[in-house]
Amino acid sequence: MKRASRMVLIEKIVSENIVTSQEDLLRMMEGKGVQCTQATLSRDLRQMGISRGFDGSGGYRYLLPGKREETAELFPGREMEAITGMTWAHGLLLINTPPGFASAVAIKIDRSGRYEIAGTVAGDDTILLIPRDNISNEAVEECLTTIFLSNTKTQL
Amino acid sequence: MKRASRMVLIEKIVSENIVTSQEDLLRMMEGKGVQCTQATLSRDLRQMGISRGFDGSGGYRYLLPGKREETAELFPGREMEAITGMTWAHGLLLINTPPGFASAVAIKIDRSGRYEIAGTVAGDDTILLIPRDNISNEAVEECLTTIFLSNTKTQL
DNA sequence: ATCCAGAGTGCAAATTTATACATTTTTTAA
DNA sequence: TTAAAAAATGTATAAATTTGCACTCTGGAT
Repeated sequence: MKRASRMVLIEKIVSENIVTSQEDLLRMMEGKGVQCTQATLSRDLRQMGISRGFDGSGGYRYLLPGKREETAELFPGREMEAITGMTWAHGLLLINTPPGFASAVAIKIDRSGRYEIAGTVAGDDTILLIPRDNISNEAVEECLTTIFLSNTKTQL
Repeated sequence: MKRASRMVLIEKIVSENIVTSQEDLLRMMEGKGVQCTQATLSRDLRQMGISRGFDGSGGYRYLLPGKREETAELFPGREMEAITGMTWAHGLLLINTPPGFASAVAIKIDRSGRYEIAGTVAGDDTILLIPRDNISNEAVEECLTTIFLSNTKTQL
């Protein structure tokens, strides 16, 4: 199991469960058939920016890095309609939107916290999406599908 | 010293300093003439929602709630703190910052006039840094260190 | 093919944080 | 004021996280 895919799983587990400790996470990972040590998780979590916070009821839990308030004026679940085109070039994905919609869509992508996506830069009607190294185009497109489709089918 | 006023001091210290551990905080509190134990700080911090996060340069620090990704004010000489993460992909360097800080940091990079850096593109919270051809990642990172650490000896 | 450099990992030790329990301090109610 | 109840804190310890070190693996360069 490679680091990148392990991280993808970590992100998924942390986003969908209340993870109270690294040992806790370790067990969940094993439940998914992925093995490593707690020390490795400590390092992964730091690299991913996932830190221990509070669950609001006195307990501790791990949280994905910074959520930010939604500035998009997109119809929930219909963000896909704001994407008018996509082109791959030099390993980068150029996403076209109607004028003014680029940052709204980019924010949604950024907030997904998907590990496969290193980051985005948004202009007015174009988004440059930079995948992490060694992530396939298909994986990135699957990410986008996951992000923008409400009925996400679970995989991995 | 009462709990409430101790908490006021904790908030002040955490917001104005890079606190890396509870022991660290304890010493700063003592420096302000307030004494308690690490156990008490642990309890105070939980109640205040102050959790341990990352400083963007591989280190740990305590962060006020809601300021999870925004702790870094763009104080002159402390721009490094506004860099919350960096990733290399496709020979390009993606720099993450708190929302809204990207262009401020990018301007600083542009003005440095470093040959190794061909240019930058800044979004809201992401900067795409394009190195010149045949410049190593390490060289670029050294550039950034030079740019941001040149006048940082006072703090951090 | 071989060597080298760097990334990644496990293990165990060190460090840091959380908590059980006892004690002290503060608050409440008379 | 005073007794009882509740809250806060310290101590000691447990639990959790981080890190130094050694080893492995991988990708390049010779």
